[in-house]
Amino acid sequence: MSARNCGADEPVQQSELRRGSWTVEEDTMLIHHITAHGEGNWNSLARSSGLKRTGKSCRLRWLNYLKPDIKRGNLTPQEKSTIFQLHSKWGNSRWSKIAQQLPGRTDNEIKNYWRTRMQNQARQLKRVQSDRFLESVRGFWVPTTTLDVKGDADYSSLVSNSSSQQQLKNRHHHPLSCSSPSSFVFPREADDSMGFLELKTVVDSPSANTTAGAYKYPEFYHSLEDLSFATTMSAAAAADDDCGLLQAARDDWMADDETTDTAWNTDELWQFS
DNA sequence: AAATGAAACAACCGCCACAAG
DNA sequence: TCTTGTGGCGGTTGTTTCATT
Repeated sequence: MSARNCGADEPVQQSELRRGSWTVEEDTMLIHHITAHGEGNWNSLARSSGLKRTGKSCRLRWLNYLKPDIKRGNLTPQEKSTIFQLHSKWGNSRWSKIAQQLPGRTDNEIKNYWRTRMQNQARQLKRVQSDRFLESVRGFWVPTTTLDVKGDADYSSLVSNSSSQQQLKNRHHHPLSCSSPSSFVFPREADDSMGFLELKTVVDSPSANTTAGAYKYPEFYHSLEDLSFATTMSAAAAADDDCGLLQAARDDWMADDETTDTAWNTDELWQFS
């Protein structure tokens, strides 16, 4: 807590200030004091009540836990639906506003619920990504990149089925198609300095026949896990036509400036292992 | 029964806006 | 106008509880 908020003239020394979980005694003291004197003016309340807590801490404890009209227990499906609707309308920065629409629920509670929900979704998406996206990388990105290295003349020798060939042709019309035959360049939101993540091909054995360069696969995939468009990628990977949809997903990601707003925090989403 | 992971909950921090002196 | 105190908010982190293996 900032010195400004704590107040240098507080009778309770900083070192004496209690932190962490509230005891039953502290709760009782706070309730009694607010019952007798009302809420508000939290710093003086903290002082006069004898609690070794900051006014801010007292306020939070009262508003989020002790206030009589606080509703306990799980959110109802109706409440969850309301949260979802209002969140899609107002976004992350309006928890208090959302809470106003849900009597008895606090912004903190709603915020926690949403965060848990997003974490859960991120895990599920990542599971999907691990399985299906992996296949897609094997079946699409690796062969096409190999072709970039090897040269367009060998299209049909590497990919025999017609759908794959179509995908390859599509890729070559994609704005993100690499200009250099030895690298892909993906946008990466988290990288402020560059804005791009370059995934270079790695030639396994430079001394061998290097006309057919190949990715060192695990390294390649590890990098992919950083990509913030993985949400849309995963959605695509869950569908049948992985490769085609992967391209569409990549397009969407590029076109979607709101990516960071629709998730809790896209960086955060992918920190879970 | 123990270990592990996920979900829920509680609390704190930093920042900001506003009002009063 | 500037400073200070206060309240409020969103973001983050730590802890507890519950479920699954």
